[in-house]
Amino acid sequence: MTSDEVFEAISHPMRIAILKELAKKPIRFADLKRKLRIKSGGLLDFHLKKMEAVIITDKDGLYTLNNRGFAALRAVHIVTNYGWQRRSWWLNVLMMFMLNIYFFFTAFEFYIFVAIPTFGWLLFYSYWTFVKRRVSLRSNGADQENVEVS
Amino acid sequence: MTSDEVFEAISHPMRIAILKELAKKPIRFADLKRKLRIKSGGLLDFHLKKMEAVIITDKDGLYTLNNRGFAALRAVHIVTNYGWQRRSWWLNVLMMFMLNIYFFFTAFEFYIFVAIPTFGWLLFYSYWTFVKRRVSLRSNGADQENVEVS
DNA sequence: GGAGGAAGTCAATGAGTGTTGACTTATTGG
DNA sequence: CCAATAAGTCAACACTCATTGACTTCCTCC
Repeated sequence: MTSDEVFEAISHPMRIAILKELAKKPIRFADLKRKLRIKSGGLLDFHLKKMEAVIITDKDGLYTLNNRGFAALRAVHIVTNYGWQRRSWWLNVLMMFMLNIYFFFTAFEFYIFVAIPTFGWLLFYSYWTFVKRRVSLRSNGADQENVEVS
Repeated sequence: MTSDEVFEAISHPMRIAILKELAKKPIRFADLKRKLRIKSGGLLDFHLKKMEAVIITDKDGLYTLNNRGFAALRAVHIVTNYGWQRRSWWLNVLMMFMLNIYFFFTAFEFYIFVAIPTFGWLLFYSYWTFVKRRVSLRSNGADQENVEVS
């Protein structure tokens, strides 16, 4: 069992759709077939077989994600929301900044109790975002989706 | 640009190796070829073309990961370490427990200042682990690698 | 100016993938 | 008992993938 087997299991749109459907709740073959509007039973069977690394059938015969399946789901989430981290960092900086401004002008005697935690949090969060998760603040040209090329 | 293009880019062992190599630093074609011990230039070219969604060539012509590439790297990390969350949760519980024990018996007057933060942290961390990340504490049979089948 | 490395491109080929539709086998309701 | 639904299996097919090795084009060093 290596990680590329898991990625193999999610490197097709239909298989990602199956993954998301199974994440909601365990489901039967025919229900899955109806839900995803797949005409051919053979086709669904083919894709389910490709996903063996991330799926188990429970005691009632329902298709269910295993731990690896939920890990794969998180992987899908990370990749589809890869722009999120940057935005969330800016939002955080803005919030911390406003909090500091507010306490500075309205309750200066408590300001130290706001400044230190917010500064500490921002330091830790920035380390986590930029060093551990290797997010870059400036887009490197790969972020724009559906860019019109003339 | 959809997420399955990214997973396509990392659903082969050689492409994951390339991804990890590029994560270290930008690199030239021939250096990458040497480093991964690939004999055929055509083969490396084939895989690099498959990875177009996650790679850019910088101003010096060096192959470099784009943001999507780093997101893919995190996805690889999550999938290869999918058992990590559970272990880390238990470790955390153990640490918090020992901290509580220690303060309870040696510095009971400060105990409240330890109990409340640790309890709060454990509550938050458990929510994050089990609800947000859908980690299950008990293995569902998909965790054992290389299980011998008789 | 020729050798040799860098950075590929390209055609060929066998293996694997995605899809269809026909077929099976078991279960259930009227 | 019959028809319908569930849950697949299987053969066939066109298409894509992974890999090889030969070839090109540019650059640099001796």
